[in-house]
Amino acid sequence: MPEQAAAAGHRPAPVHTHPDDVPVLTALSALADPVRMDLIRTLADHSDWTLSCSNFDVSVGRAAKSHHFSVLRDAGLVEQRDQGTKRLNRLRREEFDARFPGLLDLVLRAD
Amino acid sequence: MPEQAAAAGHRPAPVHTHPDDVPVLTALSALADPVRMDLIRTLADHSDWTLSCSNFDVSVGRAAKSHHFSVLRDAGLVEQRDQGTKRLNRLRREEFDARFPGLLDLVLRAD
DNA sequence: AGCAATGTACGATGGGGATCGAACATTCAG
DNA sequence: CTGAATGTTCGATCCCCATCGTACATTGCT
Repeated sequence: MPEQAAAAGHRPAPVHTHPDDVPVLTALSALADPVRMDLIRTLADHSDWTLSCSNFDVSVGRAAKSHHFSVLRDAGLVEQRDQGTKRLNRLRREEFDARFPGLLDLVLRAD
Repeated sequence: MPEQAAAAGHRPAPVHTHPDDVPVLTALSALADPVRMDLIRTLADHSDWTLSCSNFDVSVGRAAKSHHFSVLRDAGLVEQRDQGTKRLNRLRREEFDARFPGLLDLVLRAD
């Protein structure tokens, strides 16, 4: 059994799910949370790749925040890219809109 | 003749919430459930007031089913009317669409 | 090298909600 | 009136998920 230690090097790139592969139930569940709705709205108010995770000012700790971003990735809502020690974010607006027309607008529309 | 209010006759009419008074989070949470999505889809396939609660063939007992209908009422998705011992249902499609455009279509669209 | 910053992974905890069974109320049929 | 059918309500249970604290990994800076 070839025991090779971690072929060290990079930090594991974030795993993404394309909106086309996301069931409706998953999308709705991801959006049906106050913290995640907050993240999505903040994300929509800034340009792509301008916000790292730590820039989001939500009322939970780092661990919970990381979990929420994972849920958003799995729902095809957010794309992430590593840059230095930071992880930059982008709202997958067009792709998600194509899969679930109107859903994102509904969440972003202030009411 | 004015009757004694003591042990009045009727069964309490179901309490409804108009879609206009429903927060987005409530609507999304109501729809983010497999059983309730099933109920909504079945409801959409039948004319108004043609289905009583017992007509819905879901994999849960009566108590849970009653709970789900309560959630759907609170989310402005379903209207109910008593007729005899049965409680007839109607999907509030237009009112809900006016409040949350595209959301219902998204759930009903078979994919 | 050491150190701070950023983010993830893991275990533990708490709360909310989905479910059930049973008891109850209402309505109708006989 | 008796019984069956339909739903609701209540208590109890269970499970998922949001959260936290800590430990750990990676990166960059000095």
